[in-house]
Amino acid sequence: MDVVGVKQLPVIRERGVCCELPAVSDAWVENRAELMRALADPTRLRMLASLWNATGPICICDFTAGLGLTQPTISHHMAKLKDAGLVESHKRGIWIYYTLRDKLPTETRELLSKLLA
Amino acid sequence: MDVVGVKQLPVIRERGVCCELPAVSDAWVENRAELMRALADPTRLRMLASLWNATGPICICDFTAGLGLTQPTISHHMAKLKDAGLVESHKRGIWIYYTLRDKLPTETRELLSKLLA
DNA sequence: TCAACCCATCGACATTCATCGATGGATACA
DNA sequence: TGTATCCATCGATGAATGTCGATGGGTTGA
Repeated sequence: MDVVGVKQLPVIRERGVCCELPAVSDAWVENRAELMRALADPTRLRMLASLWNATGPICICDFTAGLGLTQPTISHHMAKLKDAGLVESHKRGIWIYYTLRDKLPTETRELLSKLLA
Repeated sequence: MDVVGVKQLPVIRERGVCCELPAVSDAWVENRAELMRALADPTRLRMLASLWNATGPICICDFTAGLGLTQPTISHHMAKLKDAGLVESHKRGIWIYYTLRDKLPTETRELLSKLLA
């Protein structure tokens, strides 16, 4: 019997009657789910952590060389990070330099800080 | 031309030579990716937010009634949250009461606080 | 002008995942 | 004892996703 922490639980519930859930906004759910989906991949986490810790911008070819994945795959992941609004890019001659997005929403920046720090 | 923020970028790179990436620990990546995967679903986000805001524990049947999904589906999602170490359960007669895990790692709790608040 | 490099996009493929119906165990109440 | 409720698990199915090779556009330097 694991009684720990259960003492305060409401013992009596009526059979067949369910309790209401706290209200959760649809917009909030979709918004956060999209962000979490962008973060739910090891490669993208690596890329984000690299950008977070990097002193300068990083190119696709740097990730391709460093992560052992194909260039189309890296491009594909980077596109997802960009679609999620986490990353921005600047073309410079042959190269495209990627950095963390400058103007991240405060909530998102703080969340990334907790995640990546 | 978007010159904003690009002026400091290293203009000269050698063709065919890539830069090194900041080191990222494999263990950290796997750990965080597993957490993010648990959070990367609208239904699980709803369930977590409900548990976060709830005054008392919640049963599977409450979610089933409130979210418009089948009981096996809700159980499946709850099992994922439990596997990720985010949720704990206590059996009480017919019902199984779910709550946020009491002893969450500090980093995880702070991250959830930023995500769910 | 041509070759080399960087990168995005497309199509294909295998894997993962969300969802459901069916089933069975556990508990409580009549 | 039997029935109703709560829940976990299993197998199946369709959708989403990560990965690759192939291709082509864009830019630079020889």
